[in-house]
Amino acid sequence: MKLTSKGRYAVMALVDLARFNNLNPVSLRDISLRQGISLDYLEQIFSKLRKKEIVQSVRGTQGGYVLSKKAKEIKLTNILDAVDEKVKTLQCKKESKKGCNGRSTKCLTHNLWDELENHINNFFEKKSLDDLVKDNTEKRV
Amino acid sequence: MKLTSKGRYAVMALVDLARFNNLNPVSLRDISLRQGISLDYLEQIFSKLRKKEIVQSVRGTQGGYVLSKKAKEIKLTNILDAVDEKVKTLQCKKESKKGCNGRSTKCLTHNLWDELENHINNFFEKKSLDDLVKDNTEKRV
DNA sequence: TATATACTTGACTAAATTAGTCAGGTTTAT
DNA sequence: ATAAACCTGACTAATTTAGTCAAGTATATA
Ligand code: FES
Ligand code: FES
Repeated sequence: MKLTSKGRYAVMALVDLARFNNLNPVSLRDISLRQGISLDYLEQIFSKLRKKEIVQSVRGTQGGYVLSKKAKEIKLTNILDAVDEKVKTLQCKKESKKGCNGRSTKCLTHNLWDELENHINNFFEKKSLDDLVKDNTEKRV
Repeated sequence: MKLTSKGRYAVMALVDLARFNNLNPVSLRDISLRQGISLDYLEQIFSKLRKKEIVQSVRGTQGGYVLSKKAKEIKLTNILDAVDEKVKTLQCKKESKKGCNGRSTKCLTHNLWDELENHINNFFEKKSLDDLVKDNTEKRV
């Protein structure tokens, strides 16, 4: 059970972006340098974030990205969803009435993993980008 | 973020085993047939469970496996740990004072992922094998 | 208007991980 | 003796991850 670097980087980059957001667009190059993430990889990630309307792009010199909404309105769920970092604890399709391996009934652990999935998603629903920015600025005071 | 089938099968197999445990040793062949898990794969899994003293083996004809402790005393944590299904949300080494990619400070998301890891592990600490067996027998009443 | 900065897109790939299989044992009840 | 069942280690195909690479387009500014 591990987090992939795509999800990790997406959040990291957005926290970085959110801290500088009110001034000017933030270029991926800056984020790349500050956070030590490959520029090419960041481009892939931001392309997805843009499609899900979490960020907006500003092209040309002095361009970059800005948040599409207020940091308080962007939940961790939204970010992870945008980059396809899904929580998948069930083996079966949740909606289907069939079990794990195409069997006719749900397996002995189905309910357990379903509960776990909810438990994790609750965590992601509660955390906003704003919370994360604050977590990191408080320490500097 | 997904669960591997090794972890999934380990729990599934142990719930199956626990249900028949009081009578005789349960053979992997039976578990394999009932749960639809490859016998060879089960053997790998039970070898690990045995090394961590979650099950005991009984060799020879009519042999099989029995639980080493009471189902109430076996937590999900113990099972997942035994088969190396670890929760890993942090990129850095938790103990180290260095950050993600060997940097000198912890990254912007370190605390977040640390919190998440605890959140998930709490879930695993609370659930015992006994809970899972009961979840599945209640329904039959 | 030339140029440098920065976003945009899509294809490609090396490395790691997963989810098993396979072959050859050993032990023991009947 | 034999069959059931555990035991061990090596091997592999498929998938996923974590990027790289190449070839653009848009725009501020000197
Ligand atoms: S996880 Fe849904 S049936 Fe097994
Ligand atoms: S996760 Fe620990 S420093 Fe980034």
